[in-house]
Parts: sequence; structure tokens; C-alpha cells
Amino acid sequence: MHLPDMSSLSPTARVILGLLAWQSRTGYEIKQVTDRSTRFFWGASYGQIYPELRRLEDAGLVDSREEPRGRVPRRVYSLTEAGRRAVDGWLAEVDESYEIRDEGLLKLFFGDLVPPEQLLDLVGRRRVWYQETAALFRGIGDELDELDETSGTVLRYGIELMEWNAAWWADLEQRLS
Amino acid sequence: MHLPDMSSLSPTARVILGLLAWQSRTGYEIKQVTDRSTRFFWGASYGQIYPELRRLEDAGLVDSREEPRGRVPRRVYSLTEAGRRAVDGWLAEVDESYEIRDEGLLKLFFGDLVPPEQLLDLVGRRRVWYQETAALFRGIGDELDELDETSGTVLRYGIELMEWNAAWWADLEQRLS
DNA sequence: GGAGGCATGTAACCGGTTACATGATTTA
DNA sequence: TAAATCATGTAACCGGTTACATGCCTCC
Repeated sequence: MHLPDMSSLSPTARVILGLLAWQSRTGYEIKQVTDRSTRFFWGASYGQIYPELRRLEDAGLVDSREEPRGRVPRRVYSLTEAGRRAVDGWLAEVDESYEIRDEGLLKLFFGDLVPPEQLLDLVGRRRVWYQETAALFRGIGDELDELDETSGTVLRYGIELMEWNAAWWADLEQRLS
Repeated sequence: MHLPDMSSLSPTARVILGLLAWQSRTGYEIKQVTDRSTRFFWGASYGQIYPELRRLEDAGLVDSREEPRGRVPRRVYSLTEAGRRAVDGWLAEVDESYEIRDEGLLKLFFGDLVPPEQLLDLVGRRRVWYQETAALFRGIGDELDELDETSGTVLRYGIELMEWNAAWWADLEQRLS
């Protein structure tokens, strides 16, 4: 067991520890939950989750017990007290990263290089994509009942951000045509 | 000289080629320009730029000539015709990636784990950050004169997005207090 | 003379995705 | 019985950041 170095908590580790602070879960379940909730602003893949769970257990921030379903092996992870302290420590840090990677915006940036109708096509596609994503998020919200909690607030952020974007690109589309 | 494989144009390569489509530049200048324009939705570091320029030259998408300033070595890169075709090809693709990594949102997601005043503090910090970033972008806009071009439109997007965020977090702040 | 900007580059590291591999169980 | 879902994991690869290293030139 190594010293838990809180300053080096990787992004994926933060998501995992946060989710485990609510309840114990398997790696598979963690993936499920992130796909339905944090995916759009903080995703996680199996290739990260399973090795990370090992590292976290190694560091003493989580522990696990085997809970097979029939003959299907299954390992449930729980937050330790040290893990809980690590989560609290991270939540108390006063620095939050923010990053966007938007290829549509990059293409718009270089929009002067293409004929107007191609640019208009791009803008229209983006508008549609934002509308569809907003609808997708609304659908997730309809299945949820915990919209009053902070996790619900984040979903609302997602919906409203997508709607804002849909409106912005629709506006640009109109001005270009 | 290798075959230029357009389908494998890395994100950084796209930014570089796009900028070179406007005018020839050194690696240093490319960094300058991205820092003032695409940085907030598509950044680039020296550690990427210089090796990428080499690879692009190897692939025949750019070429370069030495243009030292006094005894300071300096290499100016230009887009070749194959490079221009690669840019046009990329711009014509109908698929654009979109990604957000927002640690503030992640903390809000787990907001139920912390005392209300700590959550309020986080929300306030985020609101301030968006306000400041909006102001920063507006400052960049004031120095620019090409606000009618598509690159100017992208800056406007940045400003308005930051303003929308500032308003959203301010609203949440008010409801929490 | 010193600070800051111009200019180029590399090495180590890191976080993440994708594809692959395996097998049990449940559902249509 | 076939497909989908549950469940775990690894290896190869990739794109990117950070820190480091070097040296000239200009302006205060």
C-alpha cells in the first residue's frame, strides 16, 4: 500500500471516487453511470476505469470485495475513509480546469477558405446536432427523478447549454442565408 | 516524402494547415496566433507544433525556407498545393468532434457531498471566472478589426458563450443563497 | 547590463481511446 | 438459439503538456 498522493488524483480518479462516495459500484457500473451523466463533460472508458480502480486500491483510497453473480465474476468497489478524505480535499481545492475542443468552431474559424454554400451547410449541421443533443438530454431528464439535486442541476446545465448553442447556430445560419 | 494521408491529419495539423492557408508563418508565429485566437477551443503547444511541422513537410503538405533575422535562425513554412487540398478535404468532411472538460461542472455534480457554503463558494468562483474571461475576450475583440470575417464570428461566439455561462452561474448562485 | 521577446527544438511523461480477448447470463 | 447485456481486463497507440536547453536581439 502506497501513500495516497491527493495532488496527483487523475481526472478519471476524481470521477470514480466521487461516484463511489454516493455508493459502492463495480467498474462496469461506473461506466454505465458516467455514460448517462458525466459523459458529456467528463467521460471515462474501460481502458481507464479498471486500471485506475487497481491504482486507487493500491493507494488505499478504495477497497473491493468479490460479489459474483452466479458464475460471472464481479468485484464491487467501496470508498475507504482515506478515499473520502481525498474526495473532500479535491472538492475543496480552489482551481477548476475548463477546456473545450470544438472542431465545428475550428472549421467556422477557417470558413473564409470555403465557398459560402459549404459554410452554410456546416452551420446547419451544427445547429441540427445541438438541437438533437438538447432533445437527448431532455430525454435523460425525463427518466430521472432527482432533478432537485446538484447532479440534476448539471443535467439542466447540459440541456440549456445545448439549447443556447442551437439558437446561436440557428441565428448564424439565418444571417448567412 | 511519404504519401499524404489526409484521413490521419491530427487536430494540431488541421490548425496549422488552416493558418498556413491564410499566410506563411514560422512555428513561433503559429503559436502566437493560436494563443490569441483558437486557444480557447483548440490550443497548440511548441511540443506539438515543431514536430508536426516536420511531419507535414515530410508528407509534402507544407514546405519551408530559411529566413534568418540577423543571426537568429528562422524557418518560414508555406502550404503546398497538396496541403491546400488536404485543408479543403478536411473542411469538406461532414463530421465534427465536440468535447468539453469542465472540472467546475464535475464538482457541482458532486455538490451534495460538501457543505452548502462551500458549494456556494465554488459557484461564485465560477461566475467570476466566466465574467473575467468574457472581459478578456472582449479586449481581444477591441484590438481586432476583422470582426466581420468568420474568425471574428468565432471570437463573438467565445464572448457570448462566456457571457451566457456567467449569467447561468450567477443565476445558480442567487438561487443557492 | 539586464529583462523580455524572438526563435527552435527535445525528452519524459501522462491521460486517454480503441481494439481486442474472453466468457456467463438473460431475453426475445 | 441467437442476440444483447453483464462483466473484466490488456496492449498498442496517440495526442498532448511540461520542463528543459540554447542562444540572439532589442529596448529600457
